[in-house]
Amino acid sequence: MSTNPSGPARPDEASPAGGPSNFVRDIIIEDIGNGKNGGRVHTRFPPEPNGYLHIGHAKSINLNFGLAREFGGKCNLRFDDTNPEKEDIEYVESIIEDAHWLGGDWEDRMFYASDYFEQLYEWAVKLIKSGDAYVCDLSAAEVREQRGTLTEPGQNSPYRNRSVEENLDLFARMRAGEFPDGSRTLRAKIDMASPNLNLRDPLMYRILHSEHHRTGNDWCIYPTYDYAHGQSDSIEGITHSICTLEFEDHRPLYDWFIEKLGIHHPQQIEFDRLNLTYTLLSKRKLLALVQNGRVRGWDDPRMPTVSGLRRRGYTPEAIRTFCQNIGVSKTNGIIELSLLEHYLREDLNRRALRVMAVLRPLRVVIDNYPEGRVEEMEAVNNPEDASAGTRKVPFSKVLYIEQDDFREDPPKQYYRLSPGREVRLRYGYFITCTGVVKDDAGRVVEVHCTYDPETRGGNAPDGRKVKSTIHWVSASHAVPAEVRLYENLFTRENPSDDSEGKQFTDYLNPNSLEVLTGCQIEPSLAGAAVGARYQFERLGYFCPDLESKPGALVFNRTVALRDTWAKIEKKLK
RNA sequence: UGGGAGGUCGUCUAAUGGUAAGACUGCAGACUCUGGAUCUGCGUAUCGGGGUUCGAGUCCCUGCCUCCCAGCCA
Repeated sequence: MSTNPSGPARPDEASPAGGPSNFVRDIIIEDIGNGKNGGRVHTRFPPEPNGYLHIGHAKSINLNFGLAREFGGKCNLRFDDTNPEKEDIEYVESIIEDAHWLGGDWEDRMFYASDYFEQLYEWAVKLIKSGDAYVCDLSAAEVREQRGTLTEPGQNSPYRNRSVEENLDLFARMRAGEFPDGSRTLRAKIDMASPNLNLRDPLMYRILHSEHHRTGNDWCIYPTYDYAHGQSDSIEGITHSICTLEFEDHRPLYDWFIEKLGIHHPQQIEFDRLNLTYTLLSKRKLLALVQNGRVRGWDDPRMPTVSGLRRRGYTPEAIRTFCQNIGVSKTNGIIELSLLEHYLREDLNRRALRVMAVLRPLRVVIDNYPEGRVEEMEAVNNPEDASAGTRKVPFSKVLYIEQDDFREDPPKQYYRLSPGREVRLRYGYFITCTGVVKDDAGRVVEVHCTYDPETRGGNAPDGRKVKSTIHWVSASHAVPAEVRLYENLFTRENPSDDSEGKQFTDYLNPNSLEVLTGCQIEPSLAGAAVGARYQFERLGYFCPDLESKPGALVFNRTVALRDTWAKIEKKLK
């Protein structure tokens, strides 16, 4: 068979094995049909441990592990750790944690390119012997000069025709540490006139007296990524080497090494890397944000890193659904952040427990409610999930409501509380505003109301309706909390756009973090633990931050609820 | 400018020579004890110009535009 047995599948249309259709998947289906690799599917996720994983890597993880899962194959985790100067064990550990969290399962197949250093060295010797590689004494600057340009060919290195014996001797001495950093390199002898710059005698090894996080000081020469990557895939028996578009030009080089060496030839397939509006997805730039203190770390909830998203309250399921639905292609595009947020809300709406929390408290006194009386009102935990049950919320004479839910002088279409108006307190009573108390500056600091005892639980026996239902907490029962609200880290859809002579730091959003203290939260959340996810009714989805502890609660707003009123209000202005 | 890869609603993805479809966004409405959720309605999109064909987003020619490549980074 050469086509999808179920016919062309749509993103939402699961195949028998459950995978969304895309061109990479189609190639694999065809390969299986042709008996290529004996029908075997083996992919890999190959990060360099020089930074934290971000949502773009999640796309790759989902693709590679998802394809392996769908076709009964395997997917390895391999660290491409060929540059000891930028890599660190901290990154290795975070990548393992994040890839696992996203659902990656590599069983016992966690590898490192550094596992292959000896093999790679032997292969380099083999290429020297076959006259396909040579030691070059040119400096970095000289190599650059002689490489030519996009339109002009390069020049052959004066060291290009050294004898095999001399090359062998020099290369062995490079390894032995006889030469200083940068003094010599091992280069593949291909074609200095190739229109593909990657084929102009590319470097295979450079001298780097640098301690490696795994091999320590065993080596002072390190293979370049271009020399190591393809062979590492080959060693692992990878059938489909899925990578991003910028490596398209490197494929001929990888093929050249594989063919000269006569080893297993994985098929490289390139796809478009993820771009998201208002988001930076470059490890280099994210590192800069961390190092310059523009965020609080790699796991700052404003960061698009997996650890940042996790801390922010994203679920792996939401991220996976997003990855499955954005598709995989070769088009250079930019996905709207709202799509990610859509899948986030969709997931959280299903699973988050509803609670009441008041972020900016306004004191409400119910004048006709008995002093000292406390009622336990029954509240639904999750209208989307009956099995989540109900809970009791204490109600008393003095409450807090949201400052936004009261207007002394309400605009048109505003139908929350205002003088003379009746609203419903969620799961409580109908209340009517009878007056306000102001401070010296004229600000409303307290609202007085009366309640209708007949409306207990929120329904009027006479059938009368109210326009609005607002949330509340009992002042004497509520627990205080700090709440952190987030906005996009950048003010531009594409913060990498430097066309106006600006750089990404110029587009940092000064309001990306707003810390609210003195928030009042219903008492059932007093023991809220990290990992729990809540919907603060009418406000959004929230989760306890890593720094939260009983007695000193801290919540992150994961994402706000869709806010129709905010839109109306915006239009009114 | 050399090479490589792309160009379908605002965004992303489908349509594999035979009715250009879906999701998100936006707008309008219904419903609602969350202005949430849900539901309904609303789409002048095939980069341009030629050609082949009964029929072209798809094939051919040509032009235009975008992205990637001149690290001893990956």
